[in-house]
Amino acid sequence: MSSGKKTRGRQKIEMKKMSNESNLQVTFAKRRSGLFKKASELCTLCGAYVALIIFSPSEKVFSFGHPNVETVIDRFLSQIPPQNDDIMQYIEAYRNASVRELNYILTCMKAALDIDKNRANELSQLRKNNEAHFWWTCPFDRMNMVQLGSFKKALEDLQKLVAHYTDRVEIQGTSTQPLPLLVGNGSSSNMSFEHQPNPQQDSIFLAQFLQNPMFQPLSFGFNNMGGEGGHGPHGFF
Amino acid sequence: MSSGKKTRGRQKIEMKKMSNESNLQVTFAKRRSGLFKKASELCTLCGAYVALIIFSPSEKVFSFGHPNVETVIDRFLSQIPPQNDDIMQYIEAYRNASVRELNYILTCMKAALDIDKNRANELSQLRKNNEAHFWWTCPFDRMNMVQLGSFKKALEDLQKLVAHYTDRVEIQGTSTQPLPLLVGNGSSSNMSFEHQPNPQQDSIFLAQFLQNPMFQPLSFGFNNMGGEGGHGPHGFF
DNA sequence: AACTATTTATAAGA
DNA sequence: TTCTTATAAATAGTT
Repeated sequence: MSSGKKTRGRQKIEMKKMSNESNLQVTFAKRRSGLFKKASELCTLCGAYVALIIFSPSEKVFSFGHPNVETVIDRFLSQIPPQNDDIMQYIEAYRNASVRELNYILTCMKAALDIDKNRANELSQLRKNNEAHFWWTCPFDRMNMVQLGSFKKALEDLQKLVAHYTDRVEIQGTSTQPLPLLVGNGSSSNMSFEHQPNPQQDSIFLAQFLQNPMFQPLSFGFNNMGGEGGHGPHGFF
Repeated sequence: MSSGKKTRGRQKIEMKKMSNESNLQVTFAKRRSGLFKKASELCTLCGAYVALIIFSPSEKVFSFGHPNVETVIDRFLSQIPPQNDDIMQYIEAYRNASVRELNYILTCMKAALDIDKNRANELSQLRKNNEAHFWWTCPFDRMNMVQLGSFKKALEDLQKLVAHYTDRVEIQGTSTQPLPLLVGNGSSSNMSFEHQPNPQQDSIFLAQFLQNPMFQPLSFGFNNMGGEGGHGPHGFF
């Protein structure tokens, strides 16, 4: 007998990135499995809706959702007033405008999309040049990159179409250059979780857009944290 | 001394929805907190990317994300070939077409959106009338309801615009009625996770769309499960 | 993949 | 609520 125990049992580990690669691998598998189990139990026990997405360091994706991932994601994204309507607002605002104006707005939208795509890289630089950030650029945050790309392409095509018929109608204007004012954006969703009431629900014209610096530039930290940190509203239920 | 212990300590509980409401409430809070901690630890320890969204039974939302929720969601949604490009494809296909044809395609797109919005309700009925399902209706699954609504509105506005200028050019056609063929859709994302190579990456014309019943109608069950069930690919890392 | 010996999480009770 | 306590579960290191 003596003191000889078979193993040292579970040992406390330091909460930092594991250095041993193979160790990390099995720990990832174990803990991922545990996490899914806990998530599932939370659904069963409390009737919660849950979406859990995990990307392993090697890019594999694992997901769990109740009732399913997409539903929860949609609901989550809808929480934040996506105001995707702004895309519509652009168009609606110019519904009765001339073709030249439509062409102009399409150019603006494309510019906004371009900026949005590169926000991560350009943000700090842009902020130096322009402190104003406009709430209406936020909606693009709600589209993923693929959607952005597609939408931009669609806009380009639309613009060509418009230009095409504009030529026929012979009221083509000259405003094809990008709008210089369209710089900066709301950064990665700088909206708090408490559904900001849409400040301009109705049709808005571009001039108004440009004078509506609605949100704090670069205010992070709402319902999700970058890594560790607090989570969720303060109410517990 | 005697047997008197202060508490019975942690007790095993049955894995089913808790009946006692106040009990459920504290359990939810505790387990939610535990889940977030575990998720966070997985990130720290293994460098995984994680998104976790929880809706309490009372509709409150809690979320965690590393590096942040949106990034992980976007990456997740991009896994499935969103082919949102199809919106663009519609337009591109008709880039050089007449106004009447554009008007026609806009009508079709709106119809597709309408159908998509009501898919859950109408699906079974539609299937009886029409067994063909078209792969290109899937992309709309990747937009959430808010986006769908906005996009549809945008399309309506576009159509009015087109009609407006069409009148001027005086080549307005008569095809304003919805396309009867445009019924049914791919249901809620009936795509497996193994990135189906885009079968028609290039411009496709409507006639081709209509003859491309690409996916199985109503095949569920890929990387997420409705409640309990297996999760993720089979590889462990 | 299993197996312990521990650490952690948490159901009840205060 | 928040804290305590005893026990159930998860899991780090081994085999």
